[in-house]
Amino acid sequence: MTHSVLDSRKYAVLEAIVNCYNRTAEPVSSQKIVRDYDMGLSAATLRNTMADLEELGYLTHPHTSAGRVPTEQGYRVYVDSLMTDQKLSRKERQFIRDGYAASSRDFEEIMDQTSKILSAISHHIGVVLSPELHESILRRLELISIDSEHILAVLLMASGAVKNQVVAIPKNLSDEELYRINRILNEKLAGLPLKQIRQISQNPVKLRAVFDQHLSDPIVTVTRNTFALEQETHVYIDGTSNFFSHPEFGEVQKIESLFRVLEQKEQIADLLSSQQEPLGIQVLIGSENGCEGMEMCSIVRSSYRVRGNQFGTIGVIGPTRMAYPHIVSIVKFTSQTISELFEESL
Amino acid sequence: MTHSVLDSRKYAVLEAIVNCYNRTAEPVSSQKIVRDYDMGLSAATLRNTMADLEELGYLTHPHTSAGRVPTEQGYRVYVDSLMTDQKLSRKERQFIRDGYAASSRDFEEIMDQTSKILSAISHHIGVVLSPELHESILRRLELISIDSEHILAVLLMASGAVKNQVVAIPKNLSDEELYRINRILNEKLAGLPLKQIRQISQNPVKLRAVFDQHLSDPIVTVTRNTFALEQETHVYIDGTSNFFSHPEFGEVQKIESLFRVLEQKEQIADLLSSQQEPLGIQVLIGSENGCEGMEMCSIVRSSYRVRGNQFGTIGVIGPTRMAYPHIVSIVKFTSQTISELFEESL
DNA sequence: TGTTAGCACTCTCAAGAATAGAGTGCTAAA
DNA sequence: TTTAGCACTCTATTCTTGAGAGTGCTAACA
Repeated sequence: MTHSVLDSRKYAVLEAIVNCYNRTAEPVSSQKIVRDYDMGLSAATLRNTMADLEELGYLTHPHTSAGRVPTEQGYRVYVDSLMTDQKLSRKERQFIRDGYAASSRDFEEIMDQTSKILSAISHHIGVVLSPELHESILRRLELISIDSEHILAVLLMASGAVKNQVVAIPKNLSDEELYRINRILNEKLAGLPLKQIRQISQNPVKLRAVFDQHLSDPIVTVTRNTFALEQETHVYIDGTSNFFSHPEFGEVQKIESLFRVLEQKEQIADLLSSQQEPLGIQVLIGSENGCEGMEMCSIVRSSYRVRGNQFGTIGVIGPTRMAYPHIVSIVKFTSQTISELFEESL
Repeated sequence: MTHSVLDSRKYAVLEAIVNCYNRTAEPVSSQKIVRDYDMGLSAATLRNTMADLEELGYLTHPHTSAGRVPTEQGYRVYVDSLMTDQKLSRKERQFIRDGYAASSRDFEEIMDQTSKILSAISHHIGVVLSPELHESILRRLELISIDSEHILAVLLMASGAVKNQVVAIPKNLSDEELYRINRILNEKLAGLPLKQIRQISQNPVKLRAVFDQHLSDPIVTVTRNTFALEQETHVYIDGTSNFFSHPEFGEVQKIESLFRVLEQKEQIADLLSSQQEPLGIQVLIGSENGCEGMEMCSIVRSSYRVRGNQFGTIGVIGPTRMAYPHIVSIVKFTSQTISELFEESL
């Protein structure tokens, strides 16, 4: 633990500076701390401590005669050891619950609504990743005839998610035959994760094992084409324009690089899901996210659980200078709420 | 026709200025025109003509000693009477077709892909509105049981669009009963527009007329709940970050107001669809769009046709200073392509 | 030994002044 | 009717200056 180098005064000063900087977005001077925080120390002493903290890498100087600003390392210490849990106000909790009360039971709508709630309450960007389709468990499958060569396959997942897929079928498959195939597929495949179904569909041995005497050419074709799904996670983003209100994004180029990244949904998906452990809340500070163009942003993320023991991810993306305790509470409470929502119904 | 005030020289000068301004994004001086365009006139003469055009309202001055810039009215004349049709290059047409070749037959994916194609080839914002759900004709309906109190209704439209809807049902509806209801609903309602179905579902007299001796309480409930759809148009947007490359959006506030609008999908939907006549291409210049925060933007839009004689809208949103002939060709060709795509298959 | 007052020093930021350059409008001549 | 010439205006850039903020250091103090 490198932090043990810090005595309690250094901790206190670092905390004060982070707090103050988060409020004002201005470098914090020794004077400012004397005025705003009652630490019983003079400005000169604070300057000494600040110089020490700078040497340790927790603060920087924009220039000689400016106050101090926390570094990413400084924020890391703050987030890991200094900040205290902050409860959401009754109003805020109500706001989140009301947000869900308004939305229907539709899976996509819940996802979308979640991103809106997150951004509205955090004043940052709200992001939601749906659970990996591959990990989803198939609850039920319905095949609907479109024309002589295509059907619409409706995959209803245990999570409540629905995936529509247009599928090519052998010509001249009768309605009765299609109905029969539908019934058999449900019988044999419902309850399995899509990933496994896909493996089965591509392996003749497994196909025979699963379908046994029901196996037929049409069944093989339909199964293959239906479950040839690409790995897929939907990304719901809201509140991007909130970034305009932060003074650190006063120049166009800074905000440009960010927005270019945000338009790459796959990249955002990777960003949110990489190294996410189930049910933990996690804070990525500044360049820790490893994403070019987002060095000035921090991410607070958490997984949520849907039925079928599957996990998706929600998160808030904001400037490095964000109110971590508050945002952490928001993300935590929202992920709980959404998990419960999926637990109780749907 | 107010344009008849303009003699051919004025037309030529206006056109030259619009062209030049579109290239450089700088106010155009009389000198510049002498150098770049061979008009056989001196700078002084051009200055006189430019002064006339300014008095007529087609040009402005940012300040005394700056060149001229076209006004919205000037652009209007240019778009209506001056610009000539410009064919897309073979490469560009190929690019658009290839874009669709890659995407699947999935309705939503085609919509999404269209917005991507539009933005990629225009270097502006590509927008696609799906056809109004209310106008859509129901091709087929499938009811899938979720739990004892809910079913998933899958509405397959004639256009190929699919709408999933979680529907509350009376408790203890047996699978056989549900299947029977499903069959009857298809029999009686397939082929009708959703709007009409909704009217039927809310009117006891019509309900009786349609269902006749099949009418039952569960049928009424399921029909009502299934078709209690809200008016709904999906909006697909891509290429928003293209706006950063335009010099006229060098300051944050200008781009901010634009992005705040773009996040309001409903507003974009209204914007694109208001006063759109079927199959015509239309150019809205600057404040003509009547949308606060988008005064600096022009819109080129066109409707496209899907099966069932329904219309959606595609469009490109860019700065007022855009290459109108080129963008018009892009929108025109893309709307044709997408209409054909829906015609031939799906 | 840790803390503090005082002071010189550095750097930024805003305002003002000076200058160059671009482009116009007007006038008078062709 | 067109054009050359010229005075005038406005912008954009550069430089200077001064005020202000905040630090680091030193020396005194508890």
